Amino acid sequence: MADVAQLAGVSSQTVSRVSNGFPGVTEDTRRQVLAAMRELGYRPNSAARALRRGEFRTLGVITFSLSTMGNIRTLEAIATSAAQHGYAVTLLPVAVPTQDEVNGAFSRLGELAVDAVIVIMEIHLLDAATVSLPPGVQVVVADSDAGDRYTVVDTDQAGGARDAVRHLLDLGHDTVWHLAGPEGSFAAQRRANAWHATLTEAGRTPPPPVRGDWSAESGYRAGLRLADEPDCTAVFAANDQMALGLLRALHERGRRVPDDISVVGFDDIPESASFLPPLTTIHQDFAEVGRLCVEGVLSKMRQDGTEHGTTLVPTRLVRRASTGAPGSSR
Amino acid sequence: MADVAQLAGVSSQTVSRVSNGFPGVTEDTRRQVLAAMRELGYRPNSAARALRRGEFRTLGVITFSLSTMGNIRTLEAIATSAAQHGYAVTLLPVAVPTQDEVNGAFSRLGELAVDAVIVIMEIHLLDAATVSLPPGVQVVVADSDAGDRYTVVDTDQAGGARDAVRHLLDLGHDTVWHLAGPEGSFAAQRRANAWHATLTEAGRTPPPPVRGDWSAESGYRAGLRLADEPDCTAVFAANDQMALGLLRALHERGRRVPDDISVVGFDDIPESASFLPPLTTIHQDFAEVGRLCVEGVLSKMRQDGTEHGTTLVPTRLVRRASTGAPGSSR
DNA sequence: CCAGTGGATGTTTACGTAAACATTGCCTAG
DNA sequence: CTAGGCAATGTTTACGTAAACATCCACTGG
Repeated sequence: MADVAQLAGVSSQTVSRVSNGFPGVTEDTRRQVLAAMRELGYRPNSAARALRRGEFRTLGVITFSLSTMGNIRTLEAIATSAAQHGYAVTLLPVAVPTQDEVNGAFSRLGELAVDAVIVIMEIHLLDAATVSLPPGVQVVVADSDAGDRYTVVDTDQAGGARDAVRHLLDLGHDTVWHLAGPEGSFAAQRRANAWHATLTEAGRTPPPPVRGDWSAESGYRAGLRLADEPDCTAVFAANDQMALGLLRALHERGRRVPDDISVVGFDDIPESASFLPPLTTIHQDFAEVGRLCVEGVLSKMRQDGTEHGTTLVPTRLVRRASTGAPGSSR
Repeated sequence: MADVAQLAGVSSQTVSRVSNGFPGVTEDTRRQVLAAMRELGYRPNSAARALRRGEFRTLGVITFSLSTMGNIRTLEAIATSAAQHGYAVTLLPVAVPTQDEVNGAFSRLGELAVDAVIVIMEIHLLDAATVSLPPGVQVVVADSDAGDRYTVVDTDQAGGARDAVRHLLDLGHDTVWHLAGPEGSFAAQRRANAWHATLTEAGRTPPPPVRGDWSAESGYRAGLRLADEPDCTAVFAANDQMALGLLRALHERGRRVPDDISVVGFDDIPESASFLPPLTTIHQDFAEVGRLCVEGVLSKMRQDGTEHGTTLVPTRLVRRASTGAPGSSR
């Protein structure tokens, strides 16, 4: 910086002002400084900057090994949104979702050059962590709502599930079967709860739910069972991949979709439009979730806010060919 | 740090020594300092550290919007491996693969707290960038080999394709058709080249390749065409998703796999084991690619090495039910 | 018994930046 | 014509750490 100042014939403070876009610098001076910067290839030293400013302009993101497409898309949106606000994103990988690993990530976090943290994981692991987070603000995108203790941004799982069930009921189906996600997942649990509640509210009897583990393979196995249920005309699968397996099983068993059985998925993964038939599903707006995480965490940093809350991102029913009225043997 | 020093009754330098695990500190003193650190909740300031040490202990990763599973898995491996070496990972998202975006990422990079950069993208965008990278070492995982100008780590695309073709020839097929990836991709190009070369070396006539765009949908369309080729008994698809679409098309047309047609994919995505039938495919070791990227970049930093080279990560043929001898009407 | 040696610890300093305060010089109002 | 004000720029200082150097002290060997 001193070199630039000398070359431009100004003080280093003026260089600093130019570099940070402060007002009160003549246009002439600014140009000279910029020219000198270019000539010397000057790059501000971000370590010194951070030291002086007391902030890193960096957000940390803790997430499980980028396993699910949802997490990945959210992370991507976080990175993009953070960049727009002039923030970088540092990744804190947690290899396996064990308590030890989470604790390890949290303690590493203490030494990390990070102003705030966004946690993408189920909240019970956060709660059970023995290592506390350093006093940096945090937003949690969790498969749970804990708006009383953390600031939460999440997809409106319940609303999406409700829309899926209502869509099928509106088409004339008597009831809706559910291909649920694994027991440990709060997202799966909330989708299942909303499915159950919506049916009950509509005066229908919920059939026993079938459980999968999110994988297409588990959906296939569940599908073989559902294909044998004579009065099953509509299924709400807790995610698109299980719906894929379900479709294959139904096809194998000669149950036509949607003529014999209607299927709705959840997530709207890119492939779902190419399923056979194209899948009606609940679209999740991961980009919006990521954006809100970043804005939430930044506003908390500014206001030093302590009150928490939950922001739900609405879903959208994407209607494709896998759903229709019952018994429509067109 | 000064507070800790005072509480422990030592100088701040001793605190520094303890905090960095330097020798020459009595066990007694060390314990006292550690106790004081705990009591005060001391966390070393990484900005000051970086300023003093002249390095950030952070790697930057430039990649396209985490679109493909391969990139994601590689990124994950990079993050994990970096963490093991005491390095953090900062993400530089490039929203769309245009030259402008890449230039933007590079210039942002200049101000970023990063010691080195790992670039996960096709090398021609790197070459065409008008903004040059600051003098930090770089490893490029590209859909191309450019070991003369950059240090490259990549999957052995050619070897994998060769194995796929040979596997089919060994089973007794006269020749192997190819469902290729999009023209713009060097990975697709190299797989196609190796397919062609392997057939030619074996004295076979390569049929005209069919092109897809990596998507299952494009594989399906290509599959409808291939199903009508009477002498097509073996297909090598350039990725698993296109193979999925291909399988569906063949099934629709009543061509049995593997009895009538054998299919080999590339990538070994998790779902491929659950395809109908389970897909024989070429497994890519993304974790190894990521690990080698990190180690490569770190060793270059240490040695200040300037010579480049290409490290190829071997693939592995995963044999499943989608391949068999031709005309095996078992 | 003392010089010499080496391990443990303390003191000084600089890393690059930006906030706070100081200075300069020009313009305007009385 | 001059005091006052303000915009543009310069000077000083501190941010938290760790390298380099300085000091202290206990122990060893002659």
